[in-house]
Amino acid sequence: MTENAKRILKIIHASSEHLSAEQIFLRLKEDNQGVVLATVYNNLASLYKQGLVRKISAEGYPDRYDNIRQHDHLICKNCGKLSDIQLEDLTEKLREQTGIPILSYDLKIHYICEDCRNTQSS
Amino acid sequence: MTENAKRILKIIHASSEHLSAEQIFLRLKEDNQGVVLATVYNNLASLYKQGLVRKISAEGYPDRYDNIRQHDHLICKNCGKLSDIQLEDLTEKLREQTGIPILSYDLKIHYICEDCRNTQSS
DNA sequence: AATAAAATTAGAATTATTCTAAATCAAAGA
DNA sequence: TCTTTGATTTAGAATAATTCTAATTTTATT
Repeated sequence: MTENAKRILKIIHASSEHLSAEQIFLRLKEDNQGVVLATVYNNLASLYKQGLVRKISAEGYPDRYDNIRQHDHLICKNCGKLSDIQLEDLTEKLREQTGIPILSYDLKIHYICEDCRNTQSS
Repeated sequence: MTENAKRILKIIHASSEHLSAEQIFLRLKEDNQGVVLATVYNNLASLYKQGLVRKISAEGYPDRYDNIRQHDHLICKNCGKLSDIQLEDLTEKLREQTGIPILSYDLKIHYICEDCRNTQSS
């Protein structure tokens, strides 16, 4: 694992937000002026392939990266804000129910966040 | 609802696959030579905002469109193939568990499909 | 028919991401 | 230590998906 890969992983683990490649790039730059966005994409792709990071894709937003601990997500339909929510792990239940050798799953719950509920904008 | 919107909705309902904007565009063209891709995007955005279609985004693939009947998806980690699976509706359970006024949810199950399991390519 | 509003077109622009080729770096053996 | 080989990174072009803008067309309304 290269220096950059290690740092990127650390950035993802340290953040409670869900960072895009661009945001990770900006943070990585802070202690490695020279890096280039493509390097971040390269490393993220490799970390993802190794199963060391999780990728969250939501319509209308760039992919965001997250740690791999099993947890679910709340996503605001209005502003796109993504937050973590810890629900019971469904993997086994789903395996039984479907009979399919499931690797993992991704549960995204749509709602309208507090902020957007108050600021009745739409 | 305009002619185009109606047709697009019909195309989505008629298809058992999960079509991208591009694919919908190609089908719409069959009986409306003049249409342009932007029109398809416009209409899809409006149908989506009205809650008449569902949008499925998966990393590495263009957004795909689906009918809004509550159902879940299997997605092959290898080839990206998307298929429907009907599991119990969790909306109420999630509302109780979280106390959050949930609009809907999106459960995507990752696995390796038959084809990819046989053709041990990776 | 005249006006207003909405939808569509055409094509440029933007965003996110990937690719290519050259340059650099790192590890391993002579 | 020098050299080779392979992996990583850089720089920047290329691509893919989607959005935007402005002009035009269509549709509905007076």
